[in-house]
Amino acid sequence: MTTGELKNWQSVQDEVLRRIHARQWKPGDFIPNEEELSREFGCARATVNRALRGLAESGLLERKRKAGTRVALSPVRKAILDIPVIRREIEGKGRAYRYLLLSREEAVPPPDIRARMQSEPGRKLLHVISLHMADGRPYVFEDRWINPDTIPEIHEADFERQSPNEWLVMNTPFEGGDITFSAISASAREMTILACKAHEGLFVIDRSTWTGKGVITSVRLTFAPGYQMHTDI
Amino acid sequence: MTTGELKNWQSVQDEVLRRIHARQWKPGDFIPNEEELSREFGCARATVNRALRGLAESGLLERKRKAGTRVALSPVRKAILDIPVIRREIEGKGRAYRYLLLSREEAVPPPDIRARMQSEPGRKLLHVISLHMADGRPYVFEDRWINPDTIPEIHEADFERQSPNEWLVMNTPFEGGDITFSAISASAREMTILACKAHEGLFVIDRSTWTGKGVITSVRLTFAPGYQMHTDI
DNA sequence: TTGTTTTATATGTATAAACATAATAACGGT
DNA sequence: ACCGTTATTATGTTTATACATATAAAACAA
Repeated sequence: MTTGELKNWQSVQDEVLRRIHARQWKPGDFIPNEEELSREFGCARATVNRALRGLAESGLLERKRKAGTRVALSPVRKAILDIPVIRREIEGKGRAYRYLLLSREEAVPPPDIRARMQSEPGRKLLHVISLHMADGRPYVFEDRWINPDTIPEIHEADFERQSPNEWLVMNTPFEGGDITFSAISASAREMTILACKAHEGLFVIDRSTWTGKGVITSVRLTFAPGYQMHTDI
Repeated sequence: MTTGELKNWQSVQDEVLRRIHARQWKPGDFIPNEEELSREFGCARATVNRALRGLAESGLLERKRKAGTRVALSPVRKAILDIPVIRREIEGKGRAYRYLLLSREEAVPPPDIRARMQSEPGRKLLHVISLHMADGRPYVFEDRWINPDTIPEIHEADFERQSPNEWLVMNTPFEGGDITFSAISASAREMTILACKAHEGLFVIDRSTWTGKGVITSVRLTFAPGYQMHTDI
């Protein structure tokens, strides 16, 4: 195994990956320290650091100061999901996008939404219900609550033309949020709107986003039957 | 706005984030180049580079050589999901883990599995069906096909004691794979095994993993009703 | 033995300087 | 106006050096 000269961080990373996959370095093993590796590969320590840092971020290596670097025993694999704007997701599949506003009103939210949005009891929020269609067929049903206090500009938004999903992404860079994925069984409401059979299994995404000023919006996306979310690892 | 001295990459990153959120730098805007920022913040260009690279990786900035750095117009948000070993996931919730092997046999896989595993027609694969339980109740049902050609050691594995999920994670560092999340409606089989009602919506993960030698395993995890996958963004 | 302090060490970060690379913008010829 | 060539420039990477920081391990004290 004459390694030759690995003078850039990517080739160092590849070589480290190769050794892990070849089980030359097994899970739990400590690998040589940065200084040794840099000597072996004929590059600077910073280059090795750059390579190993990436592998540590992806969970394949565990690094601790003074202790050293070891191959992760049970690597917690990280799957990275892209959360695009729904219009783009549909158009990206080469299907025709259409959007339908079903209702828009100010209303007092139910307790679970109120709690999630840290809104005061009795306070009205904006409630927007809409449907995204692909090739003329229901794709996903969007049930969204918006806190106007955190985005006063929302009143100027025209949800007949642009979905709240898209409007919010374009107009309010959020600071954080959380997503929950789950499955439900189609009730009468979903049956009607998504044009599916009773009790079909439906994929659901619940998402809340916030800025420093508070929770902006909380949305439930209920997808038509057959929806799949896919990613590589 | 006396920025003072931002001498480490994290504080530079925080300041850049602050400006984006404060809409001082709006989506689509070009931000000053690394050299200017390093002068403004009183640090080295490498430090600015480190800060901005991270933000570009997370999709908030778009960088191009010569062109410069701009705030992403429609930031494709990335949700990072941890895919832990099931035992750890359950124990991590403070619940008692139990595992049950339901069946283990060599069999010719159905066409969809055969295609996904790039296995030859008529070739037998190892088929293992098992159940993971939390606090004595069904948690997830594991239906797995394994290609013994890519892992001969599999024959020594004792799936009475350790789930294939865990055995594989511990014994075969894979190089890549793909995951699909979806929802199904409980059929008679799931009803029996997961002890749920007919037609309940169930969360499903399909995952295949491979190494240089080919596809190792393809698994369907069918979760008991109420399962949620959660992450922050 | 047990708990506390010191020391050694591997990773983590910051810096300046140099060169590499991609891609825009300017130029020049037809 | 069009097309190919050449500068210019912002990001990307590598290097050596220095210092910061966490922490395991050794030394020490109770």
